[in-house]
Amino acid sequence: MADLQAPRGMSDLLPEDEAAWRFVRDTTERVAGLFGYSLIATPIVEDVRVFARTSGDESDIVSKEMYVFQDRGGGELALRPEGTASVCRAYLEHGMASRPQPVRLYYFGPMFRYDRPQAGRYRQLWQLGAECIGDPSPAADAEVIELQHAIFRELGLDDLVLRINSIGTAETRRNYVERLQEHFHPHLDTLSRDSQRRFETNPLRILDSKEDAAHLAVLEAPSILDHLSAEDAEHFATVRSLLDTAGVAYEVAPRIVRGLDYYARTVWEFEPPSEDGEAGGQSTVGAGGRYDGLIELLGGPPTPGTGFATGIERTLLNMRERGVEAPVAAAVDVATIPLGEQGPAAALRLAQALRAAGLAVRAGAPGRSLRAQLRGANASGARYAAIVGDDEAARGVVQLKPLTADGDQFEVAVGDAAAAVRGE
RNA sequence: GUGGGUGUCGCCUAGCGGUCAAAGGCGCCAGGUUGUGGCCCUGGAGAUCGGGGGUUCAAAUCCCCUCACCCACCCCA
Repeated sequence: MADLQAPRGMSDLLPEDEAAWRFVRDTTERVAGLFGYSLIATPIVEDVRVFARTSGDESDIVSKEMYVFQDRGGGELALRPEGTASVCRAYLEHGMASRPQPVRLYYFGPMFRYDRPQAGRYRQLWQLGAECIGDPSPAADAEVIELQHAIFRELGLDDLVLRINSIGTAETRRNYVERLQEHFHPHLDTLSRDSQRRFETNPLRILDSKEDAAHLAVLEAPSILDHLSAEDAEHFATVRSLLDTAGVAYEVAPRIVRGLDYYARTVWEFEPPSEDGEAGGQSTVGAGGRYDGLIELLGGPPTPGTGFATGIERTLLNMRERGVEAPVAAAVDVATIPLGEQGPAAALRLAQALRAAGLAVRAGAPGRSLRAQLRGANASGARYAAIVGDDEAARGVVQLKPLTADGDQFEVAVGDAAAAVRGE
């Protein structure tokens, strides 16, 4: 065991993982493009206030999960714990309100949360996400949900369960929380310790408590859906009907709440079908919601927005469980095998010429035996070995040996090598 | 932050107080007559048994501490 390791809860992305990651990234780009979304990349660090003001000082993310540090200029920076606040900051900073609305953006990158690592939970986690900013209509919610759903589908995860809810606006939520507290107050001493704590900090959380899931008071708790304003209810109904039209299946789940304060109205989650999931309690693969007040919290004008984030490690985990195969990366076309005194220089020039012709070339290691180099070339999966020794160098030719297909080794002039490899 | 499990070469594993100055498989390196791969054969390198302390005549094997990883809670993607 090396004495230096990757930081706790963070891991290396190795060459053998590359195919699956590339599949997820390419699929995200492709599908987001089909929906008219453009890539945005923000810094992985931000002024702490970007998150403190938007997620809520009381939220777990801000109060205990953020990596915060002073930079040399004395400013307080934070490693981004999530993507939405940063994207909204960029929207404001670059005056995107003066572009055609809504502005549709997607992103792909690492987030950081100082949490205790666990199955499907890491301190550096990767997320892909999309934001649709500037459209208050239910159509925008339905669109981002459909986008998230389409990405999952294209990745072979068409059995994830979509659960949606409306948590109303801040005012309706405040009223509902009071109603909830009234409801739970008489049962306080029979609820779990965690729920007693939640009663003070975030009563909504009692509803999706694991410990108290079977508690009568939880089962009989008033539903937030009965406390929505007329506008909230209509918004939610329209979102549902649009999803029906789009053929996106969902369950209405009045219990789901989201961890961040800025959500309003529509919220949703994608989960694996098996309730007591494989990834333990960390089963949510993706989630999202509407955040109409967020940009105001950042100091901008009232601006509606809605979006989602998908956990890439959890997506990969689910793909692996379902045996989804990512397309394998193409192996190199040619492995050069330099021999003797003049071979290495000739092989170098050959590699340049082949690459200029668009062929992928793996350079051989001069000094190793022909046998050793052929073994290496074979293991690399290269289609051809290109043997260049003193004799070939002197005559301006190369021996091409098919490695993956049947056929005998043959000699071609260096200038004809690319065409020969292409099978012309 | 709380609880439980695990920690032997790059990977997987054997060993569970003395014959272990640690064994095997995979992988890696080199050979198997002069410049020819995949299979096979032979050889080689590579581990102070996570780290520290203790018990003992003797510890990879027992005890304590610590670190890391895994799992669960909290919370979240």
